[in-house]
Amino acid sequence: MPKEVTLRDVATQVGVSPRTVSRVVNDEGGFSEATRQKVLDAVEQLGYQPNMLARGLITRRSGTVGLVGGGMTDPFFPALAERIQRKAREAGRTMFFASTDSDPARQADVLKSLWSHAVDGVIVFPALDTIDQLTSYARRGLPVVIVDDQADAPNLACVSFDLEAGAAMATRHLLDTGRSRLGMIASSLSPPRRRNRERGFLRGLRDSAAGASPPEVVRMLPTVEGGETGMGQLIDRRPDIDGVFAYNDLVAIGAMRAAKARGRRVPDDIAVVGCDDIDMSSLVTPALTTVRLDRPLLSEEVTQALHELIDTPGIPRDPVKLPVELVVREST
Amino acid sequence: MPKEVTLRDVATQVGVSPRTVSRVVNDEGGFSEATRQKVLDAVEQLGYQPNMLARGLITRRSGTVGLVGGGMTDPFFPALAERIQRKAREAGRTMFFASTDSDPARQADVLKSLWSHAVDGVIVFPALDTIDQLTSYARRGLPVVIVDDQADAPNLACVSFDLEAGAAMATRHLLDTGRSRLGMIASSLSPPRRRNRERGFLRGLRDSAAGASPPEVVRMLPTVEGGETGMGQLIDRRPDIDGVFAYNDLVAIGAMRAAKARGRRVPDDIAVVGCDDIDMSSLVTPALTTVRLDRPLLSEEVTQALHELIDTPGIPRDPVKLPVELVVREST
DNA sequence: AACGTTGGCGTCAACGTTGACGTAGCTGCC
DNA sequence: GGCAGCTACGTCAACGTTGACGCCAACGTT
Repeated sequence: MPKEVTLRDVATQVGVSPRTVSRVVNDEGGFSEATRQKVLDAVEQLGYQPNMLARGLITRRSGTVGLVGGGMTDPFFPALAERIQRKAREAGRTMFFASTDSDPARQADVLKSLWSHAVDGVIVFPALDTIDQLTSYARRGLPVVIVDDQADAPNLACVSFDLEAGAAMATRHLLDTGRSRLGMIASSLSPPRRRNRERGFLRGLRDSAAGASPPEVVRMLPTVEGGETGMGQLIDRRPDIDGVFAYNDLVAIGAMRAAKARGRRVPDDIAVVGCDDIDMSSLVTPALTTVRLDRPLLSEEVTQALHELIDTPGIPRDPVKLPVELVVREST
Repeated sequence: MPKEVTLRDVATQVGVSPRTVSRVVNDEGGFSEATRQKVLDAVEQLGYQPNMLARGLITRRSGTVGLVGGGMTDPFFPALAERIQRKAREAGRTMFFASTDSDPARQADVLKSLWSHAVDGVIVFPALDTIDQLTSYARRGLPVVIVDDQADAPNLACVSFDLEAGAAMATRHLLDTGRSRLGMIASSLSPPRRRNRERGFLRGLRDSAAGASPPEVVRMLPTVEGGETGMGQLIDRRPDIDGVFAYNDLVAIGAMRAAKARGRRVPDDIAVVGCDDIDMSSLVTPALTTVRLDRPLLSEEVTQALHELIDTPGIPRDPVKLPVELVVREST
């Protein structure tokens, strides 16, 4: 690098002290209008850019936030990441992005390096059983927002979708449209306490007055392939199955493929409901009925929570549970 | 924040100078095995993490790289971003992510803030007509890798796919499978010099001995909706059209939808070839024949180019043009 | 015994910025 | 005229780390 332009360069050009330039740049007040103009002119002319490292070193605000997610393979995530990044930029912060592959050890690494870089806060889609890891960072003073509903600590906020309600809605929709022999393809990655969708599915069945037969539940990896396998198993176990709620849209798409491969028509023979409402869901045939998770809303909430935590540290924040919505398309 | 653990804390605990701790932590040599052990123990016990801001301030290496892309809405990008991030992490760097919405002004903002944060280098999917902007940063000493094939400057590397060859392959495939009345849905965002796919399409037609009729080309936004509109226009202009090459897979998927909506069967009445090979392409019906861009390869090449530029600045690098591959599925 | 070399450490300054504090000059008031 | 209060700066130190350099003891060489 040739050399960076520093406060001192601007200062000598204008004929004031670096401190004064700093005051102008940060608009702290304590300078005359004339100086302000001269300084800003020089800043422009020299192309001065404040060095965030130096600034962060002393103010303990680096102007960065971290986004830590499981990965981009689930199409639900990218659009979210972009929105969050945009909002961070609007708030004058730059975003670090790091994926963990849903591996607790990697998540630990990632958080370590973000901490090293003195991020002002992090938004985390937690890997399994890492709540302790995260609360520990929160206690050390790092503002943490997690997309989950289980944690409670100072400096930490929880934002999540009401997936249980969503699953119940999906299930009731299946029942209301005349299906009575239901199954669910759940995720094999969810530990018992986190099985909101399964709970919702069962609750939806219980709440219904109609006498649906006892449901089948299989657990698969939440991927297209998992959905295919899962649907296969469901059909094997219960050949007369006529409605399936899938863990997410990828699983649902896989399930529809498997159903077709076995000669069952969707939705005539069997109805499928997904969850997430990824872009693909409206494009497949038949278009997928699904529980929509409002990504703009989620990004809004997490960034707001994070910025509040950053601005007023230590303030406890109530967990936020976001509503979801059923989008009925052609698969039911 | 309660307080960070610094070199000094470790030093006083061990009973050496901070400089020695620094030497051990960075494995510079110049210390005894005994000291090394004591220092590492203390580091572990106190949970010391080096402060990258301070380190970067003096070494002029922040340990960060920036990834600047148009946005996550095109599903081609996210998987790439994740891979690049992973490779950056393997090289000990943390990744900033920023999207520009393909807006030159935003891209300028983004680069400014990355520069402020003293990134060690950036990987950019350039917005339109921003080559000058980027070469200017490269000349200022910032290692820049762009996914493009037009630029040439010190400190700057170009990596891109051979889209022209890919488009020619797709076109020849259409001709070879008996289609002769072809059309293309190109991108309205590509300025003339960047229309590699269009050039390849026309070249593929010229190269063919068979007497195909003159092609139709329409330009649309490279989205599903653009593909729908584009296919509509192509059919209107030339009702006997029997083969279409689309700018990318999203466009191709839109085109297939529009074809079906007009009662044309794919591939029986009209064949469609896309470009990119996004995940969705193998899942739609009919599964899309497409030009596969090898994302693992691209991420490998751009990160390697970047790290070379960072490690040996000023070295000129020849532009890299990556091969592509035709994946034949059901839509042709 | 005198001398160079090396290993193992410490000291000091600097990176670019801001927090804390000082001060010169002016204004207004009694 | 004396003094308080304000404005518009400047000075100095500090943030946590590393580069440059220096020092001392131990060792090997002649």
